[in-house]
Amino acid sequence: MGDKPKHRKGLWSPEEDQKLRNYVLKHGHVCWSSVPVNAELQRNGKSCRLRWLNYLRPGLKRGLFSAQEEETVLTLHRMLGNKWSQIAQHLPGRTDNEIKNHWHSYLKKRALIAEPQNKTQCGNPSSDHYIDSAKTLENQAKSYQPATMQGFGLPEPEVLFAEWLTPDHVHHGSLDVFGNYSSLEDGLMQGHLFNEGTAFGGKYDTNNPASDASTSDVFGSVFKF
DNA sequence: AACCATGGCAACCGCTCAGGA
DNA sequence: ATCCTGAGCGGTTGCCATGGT
Repeated sequence: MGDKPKHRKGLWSPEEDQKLRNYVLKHGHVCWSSVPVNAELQRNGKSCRLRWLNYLRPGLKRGLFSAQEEETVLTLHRMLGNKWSQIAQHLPGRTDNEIKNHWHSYLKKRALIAEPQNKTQCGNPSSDHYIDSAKTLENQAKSYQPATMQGFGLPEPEVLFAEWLTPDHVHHGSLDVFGNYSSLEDGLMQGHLFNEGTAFGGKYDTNNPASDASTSDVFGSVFKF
C-alpha cells in the first residue's frame, strides 16, 4: 500500500529544476519514466517530460510574442486548427503549451475579430480546395518566417539558456535541440541566441541555476538527442 | 486600503498513437 | 495478431499577479 513513492505535484522548485536539468543534460532521456528515479525526483516521468519541454529545454524563448510570431500562429491555426505541436514546430523556441496559452488568452479574440474577413477569403475549411491551399500556405509559412522575423523591428523575445550555447552550435546548423532546427531556422536562431536574458522567467528567476558553469560544460559536451 | 474580477501562465489529466514483446 | 508500455498531444484546471472599483 504505502511503498509506492508519492509523486509531488504543483510548481517545481529551483532544486528540482536543477536536478532534472543536470540529469537530462548528462544522460539524455532514453526513458522518461526512469528519469525521476535516477534523478532522485519525487515526480512522475510525465511531469518531468513536461517540465523539460516547456521550461528547461535549451533554446526556449520567453517573453512577449512578436507581431510576426502572432501572425504565424494565426495563419497556421487557420490552416491546422488546434494542432499546437505542429504550430510550435514553425516557431522555434516556443512550446506548444506556450502557444496554446497565448492563443486562449489573446489570439483567439484577434482571430474572432478577423473572422468575418477571413470567411470570405478562405471558405469552408473542410473542403479539398482549402486543404490544398493550406498546404501551400504552410510551405510559405516555413519559408517566410525566418527572414521576416529577422527584419522585424520589435524587440525579440529572449531565448532561454542562450548562455549554454556556443557559437558553433549555431553556425554549424547543428542545434538539434528540437530535432528540427535545420539550417532553415539558423537565421532566426542567430537573431535570438545571443540575446542577453535571464534563463528563468517567472517565479524563480532570482535564483538562476542555469548559470552554473558545470552545467554549461556538460551541455557543450554531452547534450545530444 | 480592501476587495473583486480578469488575465496569464504553469501544470495536470485523459486520450491516442506507436513501438516492442 | 494482440497486448502492454511509454511518449506525445490537446483540453482543462488552478494559482498568482495585476488592474479596477
